[in-house]
Amino acid sequence: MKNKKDRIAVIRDIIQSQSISSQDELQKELLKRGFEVTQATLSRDLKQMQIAKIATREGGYMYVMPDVAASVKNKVSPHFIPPKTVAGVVSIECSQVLIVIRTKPGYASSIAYDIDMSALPEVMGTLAGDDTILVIPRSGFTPHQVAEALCVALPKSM
Amino acid sequence: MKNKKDRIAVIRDIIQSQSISSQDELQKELLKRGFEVTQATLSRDLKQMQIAKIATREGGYMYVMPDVAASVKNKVSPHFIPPKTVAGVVSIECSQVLIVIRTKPGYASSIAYDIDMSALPEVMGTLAGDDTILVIPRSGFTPHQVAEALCVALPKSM
DNA sequence: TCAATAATTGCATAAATTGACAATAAAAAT
DNA sequence: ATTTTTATTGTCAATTTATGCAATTATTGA
Repeated sequence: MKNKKDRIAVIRDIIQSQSISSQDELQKELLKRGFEVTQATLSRDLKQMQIAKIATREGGYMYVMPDVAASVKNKVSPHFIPPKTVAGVVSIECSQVLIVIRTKPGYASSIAYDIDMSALPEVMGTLAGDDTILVIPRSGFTPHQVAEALCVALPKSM
Repeated sequence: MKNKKDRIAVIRDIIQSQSISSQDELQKELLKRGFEVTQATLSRDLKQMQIAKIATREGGYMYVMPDVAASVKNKVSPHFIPPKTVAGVVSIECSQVLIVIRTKPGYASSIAYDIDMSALPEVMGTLAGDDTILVIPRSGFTPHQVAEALCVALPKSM
């Protein structure tokens, strides 16, 4: 028996350092490092390690460590200006608790709708006035993370 | 086309309130609640919502929200499930600070009115959009306490 | 040491998930 | 209103993942 402990550690390294999208892919990476195991064993390893498969924003999937699954691993400055390509959005700003999006007059509710439909895990809900949207982060996410997610998601919805 | 937005909200509720181990199982739960979709659609929904499948301590698997994937230890969910008996209410969810109630389109302001009229000591105020209500807890009450109070109070107001 | 027990793994296959494609529904444009 | 475009969904095939079982390897205890 090779050594399961070592393999587990290497799997953790691989998962954390690169984007692995399937167990077959992980198997190949392990082979490069001298670990020869079947997909079935990896299924069991991943289960034991509580590693999860999650969708990426790029449209694929990747395995993540459970403590990493939360973070979309982004850093944003306190005040964040969205790409100009998002029609109607004037600015995005976040406080300690909430995010406020300023829009052109009349745009708020339609943009809020787009945000709702994109079903971001970071967003618990939105409230729109005429030119202002209040975005409430889901617990576990900071306003910064939410703002970042919005900046990525919004252009796609247009 | 039945409302995808509602389905997304309900999926989140189901995932957070009970242990779902496969998409087929989720499909059955949705059917109970009146949503008739195929498993393939759920695969797409879960992908969009970035919901992950992770091993449980009990030896099985369950789906988790990305922010919950972090704290597998925490058996207690910060979220709350509304009684299905309240017409117009799709879901209730609370963050560290606030409560968001999701309603059918157009129902938000009338339900918010009911909440205001019930004059709960737990509720400082409400803000309603078209299908979303923001509830602000009075100081001294946790969002979870407020959510519980709402679940009791709402059915009475009808 | 040596038998008994437990853990690990591969193989084969079942189960679950994803993707390609077509059909339909909604939205936007004319 | 009609056409065009986009989004959503179902069907079914392909891919991916999980598991029962047997074989093998390690571990325990006398």
